[in-house]
Amino acid sequence: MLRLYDTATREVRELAMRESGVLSMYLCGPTVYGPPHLGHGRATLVYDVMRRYLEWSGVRVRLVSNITDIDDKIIERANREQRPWQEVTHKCEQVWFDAMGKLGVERPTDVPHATDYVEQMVAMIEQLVDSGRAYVTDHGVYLAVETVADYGLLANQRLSDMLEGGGEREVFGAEHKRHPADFALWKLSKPGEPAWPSPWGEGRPGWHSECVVMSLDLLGEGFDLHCGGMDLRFPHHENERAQAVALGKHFANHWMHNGFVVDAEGEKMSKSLGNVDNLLDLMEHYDPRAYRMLLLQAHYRGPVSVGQDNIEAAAKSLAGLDSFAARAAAVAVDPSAADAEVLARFRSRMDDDLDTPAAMAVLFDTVRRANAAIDSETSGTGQVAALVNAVREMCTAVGLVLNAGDDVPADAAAKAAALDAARAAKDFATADALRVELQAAGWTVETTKTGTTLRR
RNA sequence: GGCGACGUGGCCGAGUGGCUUAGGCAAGGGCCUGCAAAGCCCUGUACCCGGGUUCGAUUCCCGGCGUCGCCUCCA
Repeated sequence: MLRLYDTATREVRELAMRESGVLSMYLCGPTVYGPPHLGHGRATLVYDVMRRYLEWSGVRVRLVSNITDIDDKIIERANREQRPWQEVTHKCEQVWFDAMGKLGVERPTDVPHATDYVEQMVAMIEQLVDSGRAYVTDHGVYLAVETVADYGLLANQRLSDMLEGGGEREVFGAEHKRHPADFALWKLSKPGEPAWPSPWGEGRPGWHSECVVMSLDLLGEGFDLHCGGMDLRFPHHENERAQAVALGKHFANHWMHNGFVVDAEGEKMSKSLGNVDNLLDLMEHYDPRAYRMLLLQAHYRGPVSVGQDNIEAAAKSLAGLDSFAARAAAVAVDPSAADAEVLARFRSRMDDDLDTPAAMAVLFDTVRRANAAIDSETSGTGQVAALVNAVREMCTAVGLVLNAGDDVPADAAAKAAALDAARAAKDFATADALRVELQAAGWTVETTKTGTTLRR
């Protein structure tokens, strides 16, 4: 059983499932106003690994991840570029899922859009106003945070402490709010801005109201897991939770937050720093699998620096796995033959708060043993098949797709055959020439006793 | 000012009260190979500083120093 760190209780505890064998999880999705950055890639990969691992373990995962398609930044961009905001959101969403596809991130089971839920949000806000938990001003509707008993649970701070420092930070809308920490549930719109009707006037919902409504609508009260990046812990998740509590509803049972992508100096890489190589750039320059590999070799809660050295090291380790996949291609695929001891070790690492670096150590160790077994040709014992299939299982479990180098076009295959023929005839000059030619065409050429194999 | 995370060998990065030489990348030596590649075997450099607890601490406690994050844009 998977044990996971829970931000709310600050301990590693079992990830309980409301319905046995089915995990309901909610991941805060992107606000679609620009290209995805490295941090988006990390978050989605972390949860993709977890999802695949659970599914591999026999758990059915229902993953709901929204698209925030109403937001001040979307409006800003639309105005700046003088085009309809819907055009911005549609385009960005398309780019988003295209990038996710390249990363090998499975599409969520549900992708609710904030704009499809405005009526329900209005209904929820009405309830909060009626029950005295929220109040109306001439700028919008705010939640009265002081009415929520344990506000600050996820931030692990008391309201009074949060306010104390804050330093010279500007408190948005301070002049309209009863308490500086109160947050907007509904923002009245200015002329020309996207607007929906409400009892308080035309406007749009606040960010924090979107996710509560959508998660509760699709997953219901007391769903299993709510996740997202560390920075969503406060205020976003805190405020989502505050609304649910104010409504008297059970919200998420477990909270999970992933660490940041940082630069070489250890500083958070986010769009506000303006130093981002975005995710699209990264995937243009490197095998997208290398990013997954890199993240697998770090713990999800810690910071990860993403730089040329790192990503290249990850790509090289991946090359070793590909080469293994190629030489093991002849071994029949048979999950039931996978080495049980290896898989048990792998599981115990993964179940321990998703210790993927340790799990990868098991993977690499198994690859080494399998290579050694293939070298010594003791395949008659079933050892090779057991280890090879264990490797395949582990790769499946974390979403690593190995490149065994099939689909070699006919002309390249012919050259490889000619190379083998030349070697057999001890015409090494010709063989070397062919090898150079193939390498120049971008192939990784491996000449073995059993013949030449080609991989991209 | 409040809350929190972290400081491990050339680099990345887990982990543990006394043998995990974790693992990956890089480096050196060897085997294999016509030569390579791939693979296998072997090798080295670690746990920020100062106290304390302990038979023993990189691992626990206290104090420093340093880096980073959050405290209503943010994965």
